[in-house]
Amino acid sequence: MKPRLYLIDAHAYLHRAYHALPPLNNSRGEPVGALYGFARTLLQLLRREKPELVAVCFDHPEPTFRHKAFAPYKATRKELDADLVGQLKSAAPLARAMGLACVEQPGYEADDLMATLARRAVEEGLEAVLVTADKDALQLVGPGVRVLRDVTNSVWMESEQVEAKLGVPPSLVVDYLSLVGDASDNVPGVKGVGPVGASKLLKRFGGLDGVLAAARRADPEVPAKTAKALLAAEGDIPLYRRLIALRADVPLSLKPSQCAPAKPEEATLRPLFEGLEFGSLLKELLPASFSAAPLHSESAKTAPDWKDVEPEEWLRGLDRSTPLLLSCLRSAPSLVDASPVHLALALEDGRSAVFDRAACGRWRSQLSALLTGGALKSVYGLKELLWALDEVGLPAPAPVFDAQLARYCLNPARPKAEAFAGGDWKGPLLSRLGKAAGQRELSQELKNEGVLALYEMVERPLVEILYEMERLGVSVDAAYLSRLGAEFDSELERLQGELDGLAGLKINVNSPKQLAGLLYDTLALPVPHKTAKGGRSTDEESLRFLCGLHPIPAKVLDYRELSKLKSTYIDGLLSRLDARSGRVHTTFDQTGTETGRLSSVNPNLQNIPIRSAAGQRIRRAFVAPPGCVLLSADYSQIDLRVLAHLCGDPLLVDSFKKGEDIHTRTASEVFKVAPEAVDKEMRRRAKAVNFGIVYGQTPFGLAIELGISQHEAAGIIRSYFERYGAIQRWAEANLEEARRTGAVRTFLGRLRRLPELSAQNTAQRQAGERAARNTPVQGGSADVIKLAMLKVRAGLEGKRFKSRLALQIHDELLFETPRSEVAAFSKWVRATMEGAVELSVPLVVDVKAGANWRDMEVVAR
DNA sequence: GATTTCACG
DNA sequence: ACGTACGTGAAATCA
Repeated sequence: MKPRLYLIDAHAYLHRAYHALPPLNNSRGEPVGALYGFARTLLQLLRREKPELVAVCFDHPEPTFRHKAFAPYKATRKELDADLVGQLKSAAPLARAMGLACVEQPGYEADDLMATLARRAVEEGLEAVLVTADKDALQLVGPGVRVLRDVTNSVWMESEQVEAKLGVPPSLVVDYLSLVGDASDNVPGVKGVGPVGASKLLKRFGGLDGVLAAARRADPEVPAKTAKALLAAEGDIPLYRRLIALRADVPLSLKPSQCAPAKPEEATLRPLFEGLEFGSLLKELLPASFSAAPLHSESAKTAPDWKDVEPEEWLRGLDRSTPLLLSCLRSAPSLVDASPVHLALALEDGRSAVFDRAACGRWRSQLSALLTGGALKSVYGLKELLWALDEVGLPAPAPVFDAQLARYCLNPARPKAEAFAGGDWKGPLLSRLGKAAGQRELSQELKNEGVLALYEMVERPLVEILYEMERLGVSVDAAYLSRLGAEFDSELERLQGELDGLAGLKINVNSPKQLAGLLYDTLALPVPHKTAKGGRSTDEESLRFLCGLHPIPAKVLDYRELSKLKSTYIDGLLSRLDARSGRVHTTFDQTGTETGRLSSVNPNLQNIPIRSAAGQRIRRAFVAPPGCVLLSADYSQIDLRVLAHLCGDPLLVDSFKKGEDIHTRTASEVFKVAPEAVDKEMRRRAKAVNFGIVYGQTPFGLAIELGISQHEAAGIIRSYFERYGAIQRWAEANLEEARRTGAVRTFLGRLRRLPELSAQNTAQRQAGERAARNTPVQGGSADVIKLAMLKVRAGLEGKRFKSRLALQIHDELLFETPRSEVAAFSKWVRATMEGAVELSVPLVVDVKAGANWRDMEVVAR
């Protein structure tokens, strides 16, 4: 891996901080907001990117060659506020105190220094990263040079992204901006030529010189008006190009190798930061926190020593404005029984009180006032608390900090299970109370790790939506399901009898061990493959292989299918049915996956059968209540669309923009035939490749999936990447980034740490590499649908819709919709979901509705 | 409690 | 030489 030189446009970040943040002064009244934002950005960059080399580039106050060449250059910029000017002077000393190399040069702008250093970096075999949101910098993108447009959200620009954004490759960016102009620098450009026209002409004629030549000879592809404007501006164009082109030849003495960040010296750092009153930043900067940054909040923080107080006394001694800790204990969510409920409340000093159901009733008005009063309530697992509070008739708390969600955002890996002391309810109750503590530290850490917005704007507001969904549940036709169960049972008995007859002895087909004994010992069939633990597998794939050799395996497959459906779905669902309402209520686990997806438990309503005919009969049991339909809105090809957005692959992006059948297009590209010539088999193979691509598929895996040779599979994969090269380049860059930072992120900044990328064990490490590839895609899709849920929920009331969100199944939302509003609601929900977020490819949502979850018909567009 | 299998996206 | 497509949850068997 090549070391990277990060080049930072200091003034851009100072300006941004100054204008984006509310005016911030220290206690002596000196403005420090821009410096604070600037320091934060630097710190975030150091933490997130862990750069080997950094240079912070500054504009020099003297006029540059550009001002001399063109008087109006930057003339439209407002005079800088005195408050900002004062801070600019301190920026370089501040960056230096943080251990970073700073550079400026009279007569040049920061951009030119960045161009120069980037060129040198590449010459020395390094990579350069331009940290700036300025369009000018895009001209420098190329081999070894990338732009990091947004540190917080990890927005990277390579050639594909430049082309996607401006419509021209980096080599034409100077020409493009010369034509279009740059308002912020007051470069006028050619009047009457806009972004679309500019990119079209430049690509057609290979560059601005070509375009001008075409205009001169009145080429029919240049509209007459445009040609006239071009010729009128022809004399000025060389000037515009000089203004926009960055100079990569600034005489600088700084070498990339001199840019390694130094460990900040406490002696310099402390007085400077204390003067600015950046206490929190100082703490983060001091050496210890620079190392691999383990999550101190994970391990440290022993639970406070609780001082248990009687409810009455506790309530009496309360200051109503101080933050509270809150926890609950309650058996599994159920609308049936009045399970025991205990609430624990505490102050941060450890004074705590426990309220049982009776005490909750007795102190209802005091507790209600506390819950809805302005003080912050910290909890560990808000959704469960909402259930408990509702059960004892107390209102939902606000404002709430959920430490469980915060921790999940910081590290979605499953926390190690911990044993509770003692078997009673008090241990867990107080243990959770302890986990709710540390709001300040967790908030700071959310900010440091760039996941504060994810927490505040996505995960935290989602809690109430999931709670509503759990409460609503979905209606299940129990009588139908029971009949189906009886039918499956008699069929299972019949199959069991046939198997006994064929085998000549009785075995328990549900026992893989007994079945393996029958197949591989008694019948002496060959063993198709082994289980993970080295045993002889009897899984579906093995049985399919054995079908040609003996009649038993096929019967076992039939038996297995029905047995699975009966036990997991028919019996499983019936046992979880709320007898009074006839509905089942799942629990959504918002912290249960490492990718950002939800999971669904007790029962799992995210894996209701659909693929087999027998499975569809199960799905038929999910019904709409009278007067309603079930309405399903699902994203089409969400994973591939997210991938297209991430890698910007021109072919993939093009297919989605044109609304093509993606698998047919892929088949046409990979097998090099016209789309009309793609047959079923080609499309099937292309579909498998498209699926596999997101997972880091190997020729081995594809060969098995398609039942072809590994050699053939390797050929298909090679051909795929020849056509879709940007995907491969993205995957490589993504992996490199993952190795460097030990983590991957989705486009919303969702984080997944992948320590296994540095595992010694090859298999473990490779599994980590596939997870690194898959997570930005799967997690990105999870981001999309979560955003959609927020927008849909927010819109339901304002639009007066009575539809209710019941389930989320990763790329699908299932609603209960009154028949009267099906047409209007489906139209609205489609638009809302398709507009959940703007990616570089369109999102497409299909809407279906029907009386049950099986018999659904497309709702017309 | 580990193992195997299989339901879904 | 080794393993070999991502992410989940539930049920049954067996030690």
